[in-house]
Amino acid sequence: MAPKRKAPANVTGAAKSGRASASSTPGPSTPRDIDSEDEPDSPIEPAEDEENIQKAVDRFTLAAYQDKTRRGPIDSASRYFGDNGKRDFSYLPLKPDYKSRPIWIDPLRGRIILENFNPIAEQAKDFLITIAEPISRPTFLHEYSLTPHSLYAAVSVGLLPQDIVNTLDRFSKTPLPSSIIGFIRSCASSYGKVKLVIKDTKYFVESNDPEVLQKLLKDPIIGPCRVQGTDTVTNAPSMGGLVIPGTSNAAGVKQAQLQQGEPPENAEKPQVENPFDALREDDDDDNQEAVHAFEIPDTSVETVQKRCLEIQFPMLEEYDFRNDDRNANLEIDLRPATQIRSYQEKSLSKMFGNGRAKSGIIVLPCGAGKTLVGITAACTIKKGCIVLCTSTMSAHQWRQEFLKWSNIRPEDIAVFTADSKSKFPGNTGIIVTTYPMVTQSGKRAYDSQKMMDFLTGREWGLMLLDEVHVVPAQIFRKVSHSIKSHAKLGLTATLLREDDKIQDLNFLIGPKLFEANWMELSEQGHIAKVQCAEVWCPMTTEFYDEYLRTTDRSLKANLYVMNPRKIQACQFLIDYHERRGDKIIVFSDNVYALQAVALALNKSYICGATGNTERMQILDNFMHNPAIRTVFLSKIGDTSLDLPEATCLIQISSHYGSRRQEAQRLGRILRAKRRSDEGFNAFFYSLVSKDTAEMYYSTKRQAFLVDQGYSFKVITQLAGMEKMEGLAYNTPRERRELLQKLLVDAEKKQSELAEDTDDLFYTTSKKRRVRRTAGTLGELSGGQDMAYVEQKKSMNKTLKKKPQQNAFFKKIQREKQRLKDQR
DNA sequence: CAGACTGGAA
DNA sequence: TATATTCCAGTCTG
Repeated sequence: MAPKRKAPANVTGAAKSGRASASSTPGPSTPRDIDSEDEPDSPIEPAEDEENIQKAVDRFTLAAYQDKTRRGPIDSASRYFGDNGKRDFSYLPLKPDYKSRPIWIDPLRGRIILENFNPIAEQAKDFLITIAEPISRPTFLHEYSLTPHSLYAAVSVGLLPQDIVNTLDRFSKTPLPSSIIGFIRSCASSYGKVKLVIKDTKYFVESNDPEVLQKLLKDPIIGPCRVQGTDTVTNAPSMGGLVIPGTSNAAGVKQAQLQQGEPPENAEKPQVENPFDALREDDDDDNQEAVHAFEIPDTSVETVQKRCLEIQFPMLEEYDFRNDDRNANLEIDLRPATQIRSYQEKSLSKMFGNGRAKSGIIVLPCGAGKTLVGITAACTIKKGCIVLCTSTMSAHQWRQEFLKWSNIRPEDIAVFTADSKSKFPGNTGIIVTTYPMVTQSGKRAYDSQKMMDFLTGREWGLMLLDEVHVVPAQIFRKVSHSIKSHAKLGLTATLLREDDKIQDLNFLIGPKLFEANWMELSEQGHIAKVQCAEVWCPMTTEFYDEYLRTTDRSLKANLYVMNPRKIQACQFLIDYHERRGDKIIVFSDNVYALQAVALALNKSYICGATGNTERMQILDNFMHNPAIRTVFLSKIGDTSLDLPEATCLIQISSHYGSRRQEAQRLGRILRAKRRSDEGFNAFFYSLVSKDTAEMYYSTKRQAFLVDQGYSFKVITQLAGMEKMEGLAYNTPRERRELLQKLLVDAEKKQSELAEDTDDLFYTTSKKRRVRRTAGTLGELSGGQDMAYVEQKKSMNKTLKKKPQQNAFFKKIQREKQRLKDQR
């Protein structure tokens, strides 16, 4: 899997081009003839947006490239090529009919650029998604990457290397570079030769080809990992057809099929080929061949897998579950009424594309039904299954979902968390647990340890990893091997981390099998349509002076987060959307600002320190009380809370350049209940203080969403804001007082810190204490400003005393009670 | 069983 | 560019 593009990379595509002009980003425009007569290297005038885009597109045509290079190496576009012109491909000859072909291929990096406005772009997309990974998909140009794993995936659904080469060549504007042909051939030949299999809870490296195995054993890293005297030779099993449940008409098979061998001119009638035909032939071969294997210990699995990838023999984990009679079958099926959506089908057909279960990762946006994909996979495999999630909350949710979508018996699915340690009664079943629970090192509660022994001591058919992007974290990565499962399926909405560990998922779990295009899903109405906007708020002079003056980072941060103009913009937007009938979430990473702004605007807020009962009161009011339309959340809201009511989101402070956070927050409103209403739009605002570090981070943060095809409008002026009544901090005096408060508080924190470092021995414990108590609002306001102390008790406390617990919580409570009674 | 403490993620 | 802060889950304790 190729790494996600690093955040600061220049943002390609037309979506961002409106940014500099501070006007709104234009919508899609009708593609015109790309070979326009315009002088290609004339400087782009800030003219009509549509024209701008057209010119931007023109600049990327090969004709434009060639014009430029003829005039000499130095021109206005050279910097786009990078690497000292190594990425200037104007030397590639064009096919005569290149205009009707939609793609270019970078012969050096295997990057494929697709003209999304080309008439046959749709066909090309279907093909590209099968053989390559999507990197960036803004409105006009899409970027894909050919990787070893993506090619293997293509081969395993029955495409032959020659088919791939031919089809690519058909779509390409230039003759296919020989480097690419070579790459495809070499991948196809060395891939799928080595497999990692589990037998009797032990790991084996397996291959049909004894020579390959010998090669591995001679490797200085892999060789020593072999457990001596464990080499085996067996016969390979055979296989037949497979149908994924919940799909209409064996759609899993249909989806894996590709149009082949058709020139683009008459591609309306794609030639259909059943990938299973090819596979069955393979199988006959398998039966005549012996399978050779040697054992490796659990602890070496990661090392060996990593090494194999490096030496071009990626170890694949494929589970031939239908021929596994060692492990008991689990009685589970989707409920008959359940119909899965086309993209869910598509992703599953990639997993089961060759009749076996391939390990890998499926990327679907929040609210697009990741859970159902996981459940369907479990129903297909019908073996013992372990589900890992990030919090106990979602562990219980997973169980509920399983009961809702499948006919599994309630006693066969157990939750393993700190306060629920039951097992299933039969000899197979499903266990739902959390990552911390299975990675806990050191001392453990007695029954937790027993449970762990149970989990590690048996074979699982399928391991479902929810929020799989957390797995590469140092502590979590070992779960993937300590618990032995034949197949692993990772699910996530955002396959992103700001470090480079994300690539490790390739050998920890498997390759990325499928990534949905957010824009496509929202066009089809599966997730809400979202308008994204970035609101630029100027700093007030007093705040900006102080911002430039101070060296205290946290004060600096407080200054730009609490910029009065920003608070006003926030107030204005809340007011505007409350009138429209939206339910609004305001996110602030900075708890200090969260509390202060929530109080200033008289809204309720939830952060980590908020007690559980108070939390539920607030959430319940937000969901059911029409008078409460706005709630402020700290980053607790990024993951743990599910608020389907919300339709508008305002972000006033965020965690540096975390693209994941941005995407996750946007995801909060994708499942909006009203999404299918005609013309419904959800809103996502990001408030940014102008001329501060926030601007830099904000661009970084948006990179992922831009890759997904979202465009951010830039708003510099909120119409009618000045006229709004009761605007907070509207007088210079109020603003000065706010500034004073910030300064006093920062100083206070400084002196506390200094005090702390005085006594070396108690530093840590004291710091913790300070951390817990500091930041409450009594201190924050310093007590001088009575208005704040007064308001402190306002919204959070005035909500209804007796919360009407929501049904889900009640269910969990009852569940807990029941378990206790049993014991 | 509430609350302190710990360790680890982002 | 590395850090600081927030949050979570688990275990121990009175």
